[in-house]
Amino acid sequence: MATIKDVAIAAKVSVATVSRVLNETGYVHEDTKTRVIKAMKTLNYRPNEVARSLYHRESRLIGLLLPDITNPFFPQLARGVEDEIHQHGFRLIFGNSDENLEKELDYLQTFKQNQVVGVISATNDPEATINQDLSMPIVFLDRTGDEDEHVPSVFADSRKGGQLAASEMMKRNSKRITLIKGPAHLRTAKDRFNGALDILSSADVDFHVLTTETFSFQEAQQRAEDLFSIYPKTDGIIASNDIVATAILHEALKRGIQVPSDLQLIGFDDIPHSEWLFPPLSTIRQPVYEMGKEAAKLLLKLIKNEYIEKSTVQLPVSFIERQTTRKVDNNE
Amino acid sequence: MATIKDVAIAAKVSVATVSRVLNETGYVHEDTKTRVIKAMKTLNYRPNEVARSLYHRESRLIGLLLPDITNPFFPQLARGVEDEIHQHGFRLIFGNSDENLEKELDYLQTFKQNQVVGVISATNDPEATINQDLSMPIVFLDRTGDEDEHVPSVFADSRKGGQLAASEMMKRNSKRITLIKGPAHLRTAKDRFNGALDILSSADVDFHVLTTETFSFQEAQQRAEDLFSIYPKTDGIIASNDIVATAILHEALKRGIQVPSDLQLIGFDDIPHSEWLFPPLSTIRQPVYEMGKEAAKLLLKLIKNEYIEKSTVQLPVSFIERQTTRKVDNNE
DNA sequence: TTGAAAGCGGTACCAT
DNA sequence: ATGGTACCGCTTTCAA
Repeated sequence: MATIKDVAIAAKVSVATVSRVLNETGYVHEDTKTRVIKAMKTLNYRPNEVARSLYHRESRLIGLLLPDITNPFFPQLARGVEDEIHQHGFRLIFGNSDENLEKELDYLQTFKQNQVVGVISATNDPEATINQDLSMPIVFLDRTGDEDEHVPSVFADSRKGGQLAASEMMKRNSKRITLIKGPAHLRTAKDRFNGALDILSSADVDFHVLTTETFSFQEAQQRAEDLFSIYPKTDGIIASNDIVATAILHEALKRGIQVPSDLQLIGFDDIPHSEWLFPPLSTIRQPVYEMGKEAAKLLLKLIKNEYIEKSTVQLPVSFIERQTTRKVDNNE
Repeated sequence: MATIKDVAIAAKVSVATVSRVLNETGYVHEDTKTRVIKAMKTLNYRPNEVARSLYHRESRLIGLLLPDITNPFFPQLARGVEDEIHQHGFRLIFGNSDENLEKELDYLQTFKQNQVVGVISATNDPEATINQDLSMPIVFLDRTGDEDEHVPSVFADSRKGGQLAASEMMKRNSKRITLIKGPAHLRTAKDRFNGALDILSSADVDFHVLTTETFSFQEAQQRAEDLFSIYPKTDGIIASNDIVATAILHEALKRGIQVPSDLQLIGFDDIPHSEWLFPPLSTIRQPVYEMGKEAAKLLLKLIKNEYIEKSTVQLPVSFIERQTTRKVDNNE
């Protein structure tokens, strides 16, 4: 690979001059500029990013830390981030943490050693991260800590989502509700749950709470089996996310339960496959791709030290009506 | 962040000595070694990877180029790659190319500017990539060019997969087959198709070929609608991948077609959600995660200049019998 | 308008 | 066994 020195020699100028035309800083005569540009072209010169990073003590890399890209929720998030930063000339260095604090810290460390300009992290434990004294901007994605921390973060309105799920369910007249509570350590899961509770506890329905420790299909399927044995009369299930909802739907169909006539089901997230199911899953949508983009935008502002109106951005959720819920009666 | 100089001062030695203990090269007295290590600890020193990269003209980063992480096929691939390289102290710089040659070349360029040690690429156009004179090892993943190129690559045995799909279908007595042909520009899609053709053309069945230009659910759904109108009697469909199969299943169920009794369906890939469907999808499995790992292993060998027995590794596919195919009659 | 040179944080060669 | 120093490729200050 040609270096700046090669260009300088070819153009018969000093490296300083080449650097000047490269960065369009300082004065440089039109003619020499032309010569330099020509030399760069013929040598197919590209500046070495590593050398630049070293000088600036900062690369054009952004660290992205996700629990597990294999979980269908995350690819869209990643894509949103990538699309946004790519436009601004940044690249992604990416890692899976498996929700393992040690791995997270290890990644944060190597991000730092690579002089990333900033990081976007979907971690359960923002505090631990913050206490690392990263000395670089970081924005938390999706899984955020307590509200009052005022740490830069973007997330969806989970509580509203939970409320929405429950009230849409109420509108459609299910009376014996099962509410699935997701993993206790996830803030978003708790919020969804509490949101649903807000509505259910003051509604005229029976309800039953069931907890899953993970968001895995296998566990959810297990729990679904139990559920239909223990509480066969349930006629409305609010799942903690779409994977869990999928497992429940799977089990219900297996048992010949009619969906949505005998059992209504609402998921959460709106991952891509939800609409591919049959019947397609009604769910609470999080604008995942947009969340990724917003996180990237926020980070970019932080990096450029721009004015930030609000460092926590909360995106709205919406009810996606598909076919695991009944049509609502417009005449009531 | 503390630098090597800080450590040197704290330990009252030269930077050369610190470098020696850091890299365990050359002689250094036990006592001074202890002092240096202590200084590193108290300063919480981590070597600057960027400076190292500059000196070595090589970073500890590996470039991963995928068409679109949002396509459910790729996250597992990415995970396989990441898990393997992470073990060896490498990190991933990651990009989506959208099967767009320009974006691909752009990424390759920036990978190079960041002095990655090697790249793993799932591209349709290995030739174009190769012609870039990357001057670094690259292994192609999944979507490879012609066999005889002998370019390092890992992929599954698509042709065998196609044959397997067709013969399993034959075993189960479907007689009016629809064979879906995937995007013409994808080598793997062609191979699957030809594999199925190998079997079908010499079997005692009618068959019908239908082409999709993409692997998108939307397009497949459209085509599925057409299919059931044009060829309502089809009783066995071999799809070009699981997404297409999902769309077909969706449409079949919508029309009240009994699966698998009236219509059997076999997908390709075995992406995670295939087993979440109801009925769960019978499919030809590609060991995707392993493919990612193998690609990483191959690249690592290339990087270390180790002896390579075979630079193209082909992984076996297998038939995953689930419930969109009938149980095969053991008494025949 | 241009060039020389110091410095970014490491590594490794050459002395001592 | 240890230290001095040139160098990796680039940017920027200072002087000319």
